[in-house]
Amino acid sequence: MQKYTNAKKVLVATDCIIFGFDGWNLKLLLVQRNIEPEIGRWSLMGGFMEPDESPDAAANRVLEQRTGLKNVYMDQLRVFGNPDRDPVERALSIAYFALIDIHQYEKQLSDEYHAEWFLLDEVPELIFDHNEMLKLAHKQLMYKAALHPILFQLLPEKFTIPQLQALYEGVFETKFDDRNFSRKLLSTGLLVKLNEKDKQSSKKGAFYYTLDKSHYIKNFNAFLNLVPNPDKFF
Amino acid sequence: MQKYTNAKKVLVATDCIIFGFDGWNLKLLLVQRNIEPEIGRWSLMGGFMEPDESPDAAANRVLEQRTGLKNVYMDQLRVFGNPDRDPVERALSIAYFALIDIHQYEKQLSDEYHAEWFLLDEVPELIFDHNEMLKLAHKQLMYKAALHPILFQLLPEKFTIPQLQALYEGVFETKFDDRNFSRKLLSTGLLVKLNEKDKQSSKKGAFYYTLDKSHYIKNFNAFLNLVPNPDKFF
DNA sequence: CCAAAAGTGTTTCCGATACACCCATGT
DNA sequence: ACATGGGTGTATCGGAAACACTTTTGG
Repeated sequence: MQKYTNAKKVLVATDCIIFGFDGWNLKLLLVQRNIEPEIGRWSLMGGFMEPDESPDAAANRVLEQRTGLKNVYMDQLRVFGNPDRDPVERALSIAYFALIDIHQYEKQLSDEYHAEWFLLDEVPELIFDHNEMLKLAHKQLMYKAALHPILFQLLPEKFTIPQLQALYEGVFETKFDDRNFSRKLLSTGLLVKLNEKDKQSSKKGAFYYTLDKSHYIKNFNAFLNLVPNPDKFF
Repeated sequence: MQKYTNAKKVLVATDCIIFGFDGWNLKLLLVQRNIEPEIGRWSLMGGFMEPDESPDAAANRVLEQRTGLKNVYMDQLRVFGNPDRDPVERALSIAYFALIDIHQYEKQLSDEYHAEWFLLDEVPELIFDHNEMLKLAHKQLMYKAALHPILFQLLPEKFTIPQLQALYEGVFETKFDDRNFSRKLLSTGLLVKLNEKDKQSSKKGAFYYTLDKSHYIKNFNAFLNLVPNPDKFF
C-alpha cells in the first residue's frame, strides 16, 4: 500500500508533570537532565515515543523507566509544539500529569532514580518549555479537582479529614472553613470511616477514612451548574 | 549541535471536529476523503502538520485550506495515537474542535469546498478513528459549555433567547424550562438587549441580544462547586 | 487543668426549580 | 377573537457560607 510520501515526520516526546503530597504541601517531582545540551538542569520526566506504541503507553513506559512508578493516575494535558521549543531538534511533546502518593515511593525515587521533590513555589528554572507545562498542569489540576474527586490519588489508603483538607488547601492555595469542608466532603458519600485514629497530629486524634471505590466511579461526575440533571451527560 | 540520533520520527496530522448550529439542531461538518485508501468515505477535516509550524498553526491552516474558515474558535481536544489508527502509515492525530456560525459560511462551504453538514444523530460511518474523535468532542463540548459561555460562538452576532435555548437544548439533548432558562442566562450579565425583534419565528417576535464581550472574558470562568470563590483560580 | 486540634450544630442567604400567568400580534 | 410563542412573577426547597460551641486527651 502506498504511503503519505510528501508528508514530513517529526520527533514526538512525552513529558510528565508528577504531583505529590507530603502531608502539608503539594510537591513536584523533577530530575536532572542527563544528556546534552542543558545537562544537569532540572527537568520533567520525559522521553521519546516509539513509533509502535500509543502516546499513553509511551508516557507510562517513560515514567516507569525514569522513576519505577507503575499504574499511577495519569491524564493527558495537551501537546506542546512550538517549533523552537526544543533547541536540539524539532520535537513535539505530549504532556501528561500524574498524581501519586509521595510516601509510597519516597526512598526508591531518591536512591535509585535521583529524582527530587520540590515545593511548588520553589521550583527551579526548568529546561525548554517545562515551566509553562507545569503552570498549565497546575491550573488543570485545580480545574479538574474542583469537579472530580481526583485528589484522593495523592493520599495513602487511609487518611484523615484534616489531611484531606490540607491537601485541598495546598492545591488551591487557600484556606477552607474546617466545618464546612468536612461536611461537604462527607456528604459526597465517598468516604468510609474506620475505627482507627491517627494520633500523630493532635492529642484527640482524627479518625481515618478510606475511599469507597464503588461510589468513586459513580460520583466521579457531578454538579455542573448550568444543566439540570448533569449526571445524565457524563 | 548533535541530534537525538536514536529516536524515531512519526507523521503527525491534525483533525478538526467542526460544530455548527442551524437554528434548530447541532450539526457536524464533514468532507469526502480525496485520497486512497477509503477515498470517498466521509471524514473530518484533516491534514498533516509541517515540521516548522505549531500544532495550533497546522490545525488553523488545514481548516482554512479545506473550508476557507479563518479565525474561528478552536480548542485542542487531545492526541489520538493508537498505533494502528491509520492503516496507511503510522500517524498521530491531534484532534481539535471548532465552533462556527453555520449561516456565515453555508454557501461557500458547499459550493467551493464540497463540505456537508450532518445532524449529529445522522452522522455516517467515518474513516479511521474519526467517530471516536467525534464522540469525545461532543462530550467535551457539553462539559465545557456547562461551565463556560462558549456556545455563543455558534450563533450570529444578533440572536434571540429562544434561539439560544434551542442551541443549548441541541447540545445537551434535553429540554430546558423556558422561564428559568432566560432568567439564568440574563443573570450572567453577558447579554445586551437590542431594540430590535426577530419576527420570523412568532407573531409577537423575540428581542435580539448581543454578547457583551468585556463581560465575556470576565465571566468566562465561574461557578465551580467545591471551592469557595472559584473566580480567583482561573 | 489547660492547650490544641477534632468534630457537631445553627442561622442566614442565594440560587435552582417548579409552578401560573400576562403580553404582543398575525391571521 | 384567538392561537402562538415570548416574557415576567412568585413560592418553595436545598445547598453554600458564616458563625459558635462541645469533645477529647496529652502534657
